[in-house]
Amino acid sequence: MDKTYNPAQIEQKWYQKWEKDGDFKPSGKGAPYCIMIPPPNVTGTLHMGHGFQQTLMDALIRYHRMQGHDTLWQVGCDHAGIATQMVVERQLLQQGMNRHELGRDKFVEKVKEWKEESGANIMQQIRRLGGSVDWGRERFTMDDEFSEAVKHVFVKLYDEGLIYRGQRLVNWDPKLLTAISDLEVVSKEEEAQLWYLRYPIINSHEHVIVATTRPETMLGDTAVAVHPDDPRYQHLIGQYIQLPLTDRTIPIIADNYVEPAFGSGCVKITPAHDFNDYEMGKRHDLPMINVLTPDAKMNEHAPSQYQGMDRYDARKAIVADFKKLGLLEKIEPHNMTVPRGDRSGVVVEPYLTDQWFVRTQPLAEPALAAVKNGDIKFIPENWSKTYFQWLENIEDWCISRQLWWGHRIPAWYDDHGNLYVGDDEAAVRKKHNIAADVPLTQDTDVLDTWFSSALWPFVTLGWPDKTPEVVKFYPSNVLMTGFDIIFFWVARMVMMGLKLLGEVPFHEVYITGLIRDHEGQKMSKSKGNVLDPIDLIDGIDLESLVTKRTQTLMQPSMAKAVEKQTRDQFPEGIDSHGTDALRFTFCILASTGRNIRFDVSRLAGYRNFCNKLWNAARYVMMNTEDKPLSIDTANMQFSIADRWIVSKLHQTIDIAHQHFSSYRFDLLAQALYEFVWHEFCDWYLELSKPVLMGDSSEAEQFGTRFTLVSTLESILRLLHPIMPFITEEIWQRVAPLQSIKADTISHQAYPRCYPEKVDNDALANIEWLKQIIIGIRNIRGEMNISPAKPLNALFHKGGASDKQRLENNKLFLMKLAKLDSVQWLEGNDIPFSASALAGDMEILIPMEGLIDKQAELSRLTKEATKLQKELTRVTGKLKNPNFVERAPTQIVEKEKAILLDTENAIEKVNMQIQRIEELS
RNA sequence: GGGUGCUUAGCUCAGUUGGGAGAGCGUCGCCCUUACAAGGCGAGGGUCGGGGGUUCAAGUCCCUCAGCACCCA
Repeated sequence: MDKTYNPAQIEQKWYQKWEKDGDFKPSGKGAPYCIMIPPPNVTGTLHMGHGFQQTLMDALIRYHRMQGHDTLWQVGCDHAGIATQMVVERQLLQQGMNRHELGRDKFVEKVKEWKEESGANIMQQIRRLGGSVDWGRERFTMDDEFSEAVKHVFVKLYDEGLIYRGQRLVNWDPKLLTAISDLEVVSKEEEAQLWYLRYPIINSHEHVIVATTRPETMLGDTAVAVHPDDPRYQHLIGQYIQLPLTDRTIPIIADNYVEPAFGSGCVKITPAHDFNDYEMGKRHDLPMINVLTPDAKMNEHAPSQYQGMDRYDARKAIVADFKKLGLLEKIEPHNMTVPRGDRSGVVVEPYLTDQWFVRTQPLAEPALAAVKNGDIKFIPENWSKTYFQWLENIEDWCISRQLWWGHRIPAWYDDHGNLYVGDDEAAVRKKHNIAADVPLTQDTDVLDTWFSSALWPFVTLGWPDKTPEVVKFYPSNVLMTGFDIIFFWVARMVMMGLKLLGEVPFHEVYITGLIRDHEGQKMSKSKGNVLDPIDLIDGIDLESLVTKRTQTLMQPSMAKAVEKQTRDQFPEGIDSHGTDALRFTFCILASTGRNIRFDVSRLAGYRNFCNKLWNAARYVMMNTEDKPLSIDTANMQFSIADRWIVSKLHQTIDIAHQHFSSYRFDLLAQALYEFVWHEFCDWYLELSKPVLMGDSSEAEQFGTRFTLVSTLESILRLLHPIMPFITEEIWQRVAPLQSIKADTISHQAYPRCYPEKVDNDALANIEWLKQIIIGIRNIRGEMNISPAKPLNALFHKGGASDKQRLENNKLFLMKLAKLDSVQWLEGNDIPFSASALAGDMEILIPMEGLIDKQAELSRLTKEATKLQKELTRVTGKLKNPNFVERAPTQIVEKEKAILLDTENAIEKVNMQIQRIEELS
């Protein structure tokens, strides 16, 4: 084995073998266990969030596979309508073309070509992350089978009245020229202005003043509203206004919705361009006048001088005209919430169009019930509140998009505008008895991407056919995703699953935190702070990283700042860490919080852990390979250290299972790290040396070699779900020493805890031993005694059990504390010594020629202070009669024992201080 | 405005039903000791955001104040 661990040499090799051997396919045996991958957007690349979630999913999948379950991890991509169409349109633009020149069919062909390339890239990244997905079942949401299922669902829901078409005010993206759903609108506070406009009242010298953030929409005003109880305007209710710049008159109405304190207390009402006004318009039966074109220019309903003007140009013109007419009262600065499209970034218009909707109320109720009655459990549980809140206030879902890339809506119109819905044109004609010569045209809209994503958990298994996979793997066990996706996807899958299959799509929803950068900022291309998981695995030089981060910026003006920030943070670029280290880092960061800061220094620490494991394996191999290994445990004698590490191993195994079942990957990784590094490497490997390198009997050496190999082999299986590559590589070398031969560790059993393997006597002995070794090391450290210098130790005042334990562990003690001799000291004739305590026993290191007196005195004084503090705490507690009477007896007993120990220790330390002082 | 979180060592975070404050990284000192310098050994560092309450006992439960973050409208 190489002296240092080199992930680049081993990872790809193993992945190729696993894939070639079909190791990730369901075994067909055991209880089914299934996870559906949240399908990444086909156009994207995997980001840190994907890497994080996929690591956790893969850990679960590998764990369950090793537990003998029939395990399916379903993989695939989402077609991501708007995002993908935008990418391809941008490419066309670079070639000086647009999609309209190309035509719909050819454009869709182009998108499909791009999908092949981009999708393959993502799937390659999943491989690099070590994801054990079933490649034989890869799916794409635009596959033919998927399209068939989507149509089937659309028709079914339409026939049941759960899908309808209607003219409604929707969020309209004037750049992408499509409707978008509420969830695709991002509202943020921005600096804006409030314009106060004077509207003259007919047959009066009076006017009202309306305050508005959008003066250009006044051309579509159909009323002015005041609060019915507002004393200032009582006399105006029912009057009419001559709407400036137009020839229309509009009424003054009263409505509770008006906030009297806002602006002037008079609000212009534009039902076709504002959601609140729309509702008020319906309440008061107001006309709806749309004054905008789809790309947000003034349309034919505006006076001719404004027609064709962009909305913001029209705003300026209209404000100027008001001013000219003396109708502009004032302008105030004003912060308002501005809605922007999450993809395009432009200000979204509430816009009146014909769209398709899903009636969500009947679907939401069972979806709520499923979580309330425990069919679905959120982890952490608190997220169910978010889920409830959204479903309880759900609006109908606008599912049509004016795009070309997506599932085309299966609806046809005849020349009279009659609507027919069916699987295809032929089916529609048959169903509605439409003659072949009657022309029908299909609706040009496509469906919201999330409509098909909502069907992912069952369509990927072959639904609507009742395939064996549907029967076996639906519902899946757990869904793993970020909290930002609860509305978009989780809730919709639950609604669709319950509606179409009558069963929830998964029993548990594990909500992960969001990966942020080391400063807690959200990682985004536009900020230039993204990390690519592959770069963390392979490493990347500084120049390439700078280029990568500055090229993808939305605002090129930020390039300088991003470059500086990158050079400051990664002056040497990013080192290679390997997949296993990255995966381990993701796991140990996966605590219950909602934000996770990712710091590369953390990653480096866990790469070191990989190296530690590697070298521990190297040590085990060096001491066992080519050496006789007994298979027959009858020929072996196990040392206390052997029995200790086996005890610790089984305690760790138990903990590992617990943490898997509660999804505490952080605690799992922490426990394994602790065991491997601080118990197996720091202590057990050291404890094995005196046995293997000394003159222990053959049976003892057999026992220790066996324990070394078997414990390491268990460690590899324990770690495999988190670190698949390094464990496979080492396991292939180590397992044969245990007479185990198999193609892969990934199908070996996950270690099982046998409580009878926990040997309390061995645990107590090694605790005792460690205490003494640490005491002596502490003296060396504090006294600046070289670790190379052998010492003589004197034991004083020990009891029978100390003597027994010393006898048991002498070999270990001599070697690990680097002692020349150990001697029992009887009587009170004590040489000039530094001292440490192990229970009642004093450990004395004679200081002659070694130790500075003052240094030892200050060390002991420090110790005495610590003990005194503890004494104060304990006596305070025990003096309190309420504590002694009311606390549980075992707690009181515990404190009493501590009191005794502490008093004892103080006495001994003080005596030692006194001795040293007397010696001067 | 409604809701959900967070505040523990210099930094990032654990701390499960209330019972002797922890880890990783960083810092300081010593050491190239025959698996590992991507290492070993040792050390220092916290009035658990402030205040109040319940309790024999509060980082943990309740109230309140402050600061931060996110979601919905």
